Amino acid sequence: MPELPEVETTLRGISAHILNTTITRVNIRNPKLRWPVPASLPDYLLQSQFSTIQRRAKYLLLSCESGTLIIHLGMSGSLRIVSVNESYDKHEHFELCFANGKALRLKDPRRFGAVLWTTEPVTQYPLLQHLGPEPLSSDFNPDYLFKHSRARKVSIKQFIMDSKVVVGIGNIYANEALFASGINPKRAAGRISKARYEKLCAASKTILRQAIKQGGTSLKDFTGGDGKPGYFKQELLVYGRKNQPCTQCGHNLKEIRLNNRSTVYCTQCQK
DNA sequence: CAGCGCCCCTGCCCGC
DNA sequence: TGCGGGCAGGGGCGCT
Repeated sequence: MPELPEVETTLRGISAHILNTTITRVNIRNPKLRWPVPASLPDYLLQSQFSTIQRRAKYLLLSCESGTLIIHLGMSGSLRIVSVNESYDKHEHFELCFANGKALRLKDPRRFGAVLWTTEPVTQYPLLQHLGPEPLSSDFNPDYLFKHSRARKVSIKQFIMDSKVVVGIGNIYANEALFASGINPKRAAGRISKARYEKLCAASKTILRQAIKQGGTSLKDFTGGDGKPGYFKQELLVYGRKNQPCTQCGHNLKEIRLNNRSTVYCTQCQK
């Protein structure tokens, strides 16, 4: 669920509720996430307030005076705002309660997500310091892609899903962006022309912007509990459409595994 | 360093 | 209807 647009929407959705209100409780209901949730979190967080909440890649960064809480949603994580006395869902593993009567809850059935703490500037935190540019920033541009791909033999799909190259392009968007730009996902990144990188770059930005625009709807579905943003599926032209006709040429779409991830494309339209 | 496979974990869907 | 196998939107890590 948490594609970059949903992380962005989550950020926008939670901020107003939990900024500048005192943290009154820290409940680590199950510390076993991707990495153990630090048991010392209450020492840092209790009685302090978040002054800023930002996103870098798919990491949410909640900063207070003493440091920054880092939250990643992994494959199945979601955050929601509830009243402090609301009963828990089965997989709500982490909770912060606030003086304004609200609570922030992390629900994550697969527990691939993470809740971490750093006192360093976030740009120096190990998990964040080698990340590539944000896909919607001007640093992500055709020249950058062309230059950094020259010696690379990996497939273009793996290349754009590599967070050292660019962050936030997950499996769905990689499939969609490659279809939109007519590039075969298997093609070596180093053997793609500047002109084609121009198309790919523009398509990636357009698709991500479009999805962010619809993120509100997605979040509503999401907090509603079923976790399947139905509106979103309608926009997908290749992902999840194996053996269905290409919207461009009618030829049936093909599915392969690339880097052990589902990869769907049109053998006629993507060369 | 580049590239690749593995793995963390639960839920769900499919075929038998 | 029960059960086993495979697969899922992420991404760090360890090995070659």
